[in-house]
Amino acid sequence: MARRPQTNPRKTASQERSRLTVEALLEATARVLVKDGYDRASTNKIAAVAGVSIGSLYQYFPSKEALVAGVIERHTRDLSQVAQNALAKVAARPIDVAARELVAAAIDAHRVDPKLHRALSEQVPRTGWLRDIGAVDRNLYALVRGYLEARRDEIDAADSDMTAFICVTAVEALTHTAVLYRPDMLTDDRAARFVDEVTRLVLGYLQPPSPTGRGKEAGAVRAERADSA
Amino acid sequence: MARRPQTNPRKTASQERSRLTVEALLEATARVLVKDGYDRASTNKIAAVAGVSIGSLYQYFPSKEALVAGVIERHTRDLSQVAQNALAKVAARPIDVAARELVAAAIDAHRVDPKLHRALSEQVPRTGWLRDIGAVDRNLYALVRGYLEARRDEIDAADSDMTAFICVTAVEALTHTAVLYRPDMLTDDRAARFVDEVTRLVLGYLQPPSPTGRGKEAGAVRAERADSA
Amino acid sequence: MARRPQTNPRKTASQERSRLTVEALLEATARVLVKDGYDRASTNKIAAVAGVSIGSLYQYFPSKEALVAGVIERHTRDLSQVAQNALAKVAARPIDVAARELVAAAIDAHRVDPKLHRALSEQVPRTGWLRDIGAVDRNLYALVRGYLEARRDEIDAADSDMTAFICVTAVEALTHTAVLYRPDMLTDDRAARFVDEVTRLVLGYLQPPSPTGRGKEAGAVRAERADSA
Amino acid sequence: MARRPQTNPRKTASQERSRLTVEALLEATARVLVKDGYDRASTNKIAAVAGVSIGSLYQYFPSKEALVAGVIERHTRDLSQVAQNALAKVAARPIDVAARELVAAAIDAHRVDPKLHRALSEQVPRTGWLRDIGAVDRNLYALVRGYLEARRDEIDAADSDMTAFICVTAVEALTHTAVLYRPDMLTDDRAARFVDEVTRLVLGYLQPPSPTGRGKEAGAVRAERADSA
DNA sequence: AATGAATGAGTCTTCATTCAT
DNA sequence: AATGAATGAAGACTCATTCAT
Repeated sequence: MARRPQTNPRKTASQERSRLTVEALLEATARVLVKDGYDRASTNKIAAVAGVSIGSLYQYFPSKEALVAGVIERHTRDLSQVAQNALAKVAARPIDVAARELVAAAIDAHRVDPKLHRALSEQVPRTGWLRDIGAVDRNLYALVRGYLEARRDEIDAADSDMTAFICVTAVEALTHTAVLYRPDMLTDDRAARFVDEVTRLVLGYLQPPSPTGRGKEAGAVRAERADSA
Repeated sequence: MARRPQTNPRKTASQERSRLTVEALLEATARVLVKDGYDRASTNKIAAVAGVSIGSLYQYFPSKEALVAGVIERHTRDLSQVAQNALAKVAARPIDVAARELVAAAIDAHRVDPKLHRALSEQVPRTGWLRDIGAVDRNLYALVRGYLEARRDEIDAADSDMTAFICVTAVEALTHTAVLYRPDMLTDDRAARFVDEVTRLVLGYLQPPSPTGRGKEAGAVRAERADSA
Repeated sequence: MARRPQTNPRKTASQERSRLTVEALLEATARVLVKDGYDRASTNKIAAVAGVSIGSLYQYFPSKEALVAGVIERHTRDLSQVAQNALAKVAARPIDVAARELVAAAIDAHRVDPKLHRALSEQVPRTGWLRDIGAVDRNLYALVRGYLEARRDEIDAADSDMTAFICVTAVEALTHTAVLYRPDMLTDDRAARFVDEVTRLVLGYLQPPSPTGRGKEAGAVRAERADSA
Repeated sequence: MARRPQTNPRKTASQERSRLTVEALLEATARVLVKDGYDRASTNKIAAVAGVSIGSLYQYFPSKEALVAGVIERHTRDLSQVAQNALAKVAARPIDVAARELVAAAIDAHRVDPKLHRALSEQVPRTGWLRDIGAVDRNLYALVRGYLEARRDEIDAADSDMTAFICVTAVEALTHTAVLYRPDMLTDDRAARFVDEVTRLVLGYLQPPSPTGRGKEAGAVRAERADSA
């Protein structure tokens, strides 16, 4: 056991070296993106910041877009993690508790690396490689939808797909916007209220007021609206 | 009448010509933006599409960003118009009616020029000149906030700023996302439900269930709605 | 008539400027090609030699290949000119005179700009844009073939296409090779002999020896060869 | 016998291995040259195709040019072989027979690996290491010249150097061009004629019509050819 | 002897912008 | 006021080659 020859380590060494290079490049990309924005983030600059030659950069990433895609993926994974953890933690709790927890988690998620998040969301064009962002959300939709369907008796979600879409999109947009553009909503004295309100938004939607007579409302209005166009 | 010198008409003519050139340039920018995306939209191409020399382009717009800013402004004005019209129309109506109208209006607004809207929202980096997008919303916040405060007795909006933020942001995000990325939410057979649900989201938030009966709900809406056409 | 406004001249001026730029670029390309070879001929270097900005270069030529194609075309036109002139001059002369004249012309043609010719033939890869070289020859084939067919009674050209191919290809190759690689064939004391010999090669082929009994030879040999494989 | 140290065998083994590596690299170079062309044939790609590391490649070949030179040499040797074989076979035969055989052999030679031949002749720049192509021909010149001088009485070759040059160059160019660019000259129904014509070209040149009768012409060829199979 | 990660000079090319006409 | 030729900084990317392991 003790005498294991160095063969393995050697191979590992080069693999490790590669991994480090990739890591350094992603990190540098994120940093440059934050500092200079997407347009001004040149591959040469990224390589320089990563302390890696431009050639090495292209050995691991075929294009600038691939580099950014890598950063997005990583960032996305981080965000997802926060959300998924929260979801897992409250999976068994009643909705009102769960909702509040999740709203708070959403805010936390958006605070993982707000500067990067901002750069990514404000500057990266959704083109080519980069079109397919939103993977996070798509993942969340599924999870939330599952959650909703599991509580079909408690929750009014005739069209669970749409319900999930509405909850996820609304909460995402609210926390995203608040964290990035309305820090005044999240000052110490207002943050709790913000969470309260958003939670209320969601719960008011998922748990409509009167247990009886529901369903007619919307239908009726819809019917009447039909001929108002 | 006869003696009016040509100065004025002539001047007017050239002013008119200028206006047309500006218009042609904005239109061309919009078209090129849609067709080629922000990055590939070169000023030379825009000038060519506008049927104007590159020199003239720079006579009217000092930079590419100014051009795009112009397009954004115009597009934003168009969207706002739709929203404001709707808001004006329902200013005096009860919230439930108003909410529904406004949600519908938000969808309409996002359908004004969806391709341009998409190009603008997906590709234009929020940098420099272009940072200041969201002017629409800021305007709407104010309007909606005013509306909410005007009905302080009906509506639970202790922090009307936050309440307006939540309503506007949520509706905006939902309609934006649905129109651009989830057309399946707006097919003929689901669109009405979508409006219902979003309306319910907003109303459930603005009209929290009073511990006792909640007067105006089902019947009222139905009744009042009757003459909205 | 006398008072024609300057409108035209001005326009011409800019057109003239363009033409000069193009000319300068082609000339520079040729020079750089000769001096550095195709591989080392960078567009930047060409632009510099032409005294033109790299941007202007790309305004007129979309790629390095286009530039080289332009040079080839020009060179080819020059060569063709020489050959065509010679051909025109001897169109009415008897074959033996004509042949000698044309062989001499072929040598002259290859001496138009031997260094460029060498660079072009030795270094330019026949790829992409540049595949279609040989336009000269194709043109010549047609001409020569026409000439042969016009003298069908004098000349043995059952398959005039093939006969033309053989004459043109052989003469082209011989003069090309001699000029570029065997200058010792064209020294003052040997040049005349070289022309004689090549002329004899062609004439011996076009005017087979015995007026009678021809035709059988080839056929007979061919027949016998058939079963030798 | 038993005590022979492993040094020798081992060395041999490794020598063998080296030879195989070299072989694999040359083969890979040829393949990549054919597939991607000279410019796009990168040493890394060649190494990959050869199943050898880039480091090893440079252990055997100091540069890309060396690699290509190796391929050229090999290809050239193959071609030469065909020509030399043919020449050897007909060394003792009369010219008319010999000529025909050699022309046929030239075509065969050009068909050894036409794709590689094409890539080599169309794309490889004659620069540096690669200038020295044509070694084949130089070899052939000597051989043919020897042949001619050996038959000085039969053949009119006052300047045997020039005569050899003309014959070799013409036949080479004709077969090369026909194989690569005029396959229509070599279809089943035209190939025999093509060989006939080229043979006639050469013979008409080497055996100028003697002022009086020209003995051996038609009949002789037929007769002597009979036993050439 | 092999490996393959790393290098970086150098290439082609684009495009916002200027300015002489 | 219009024109469009000219500009050139800057960027993405390739590839022959080296060298530590």
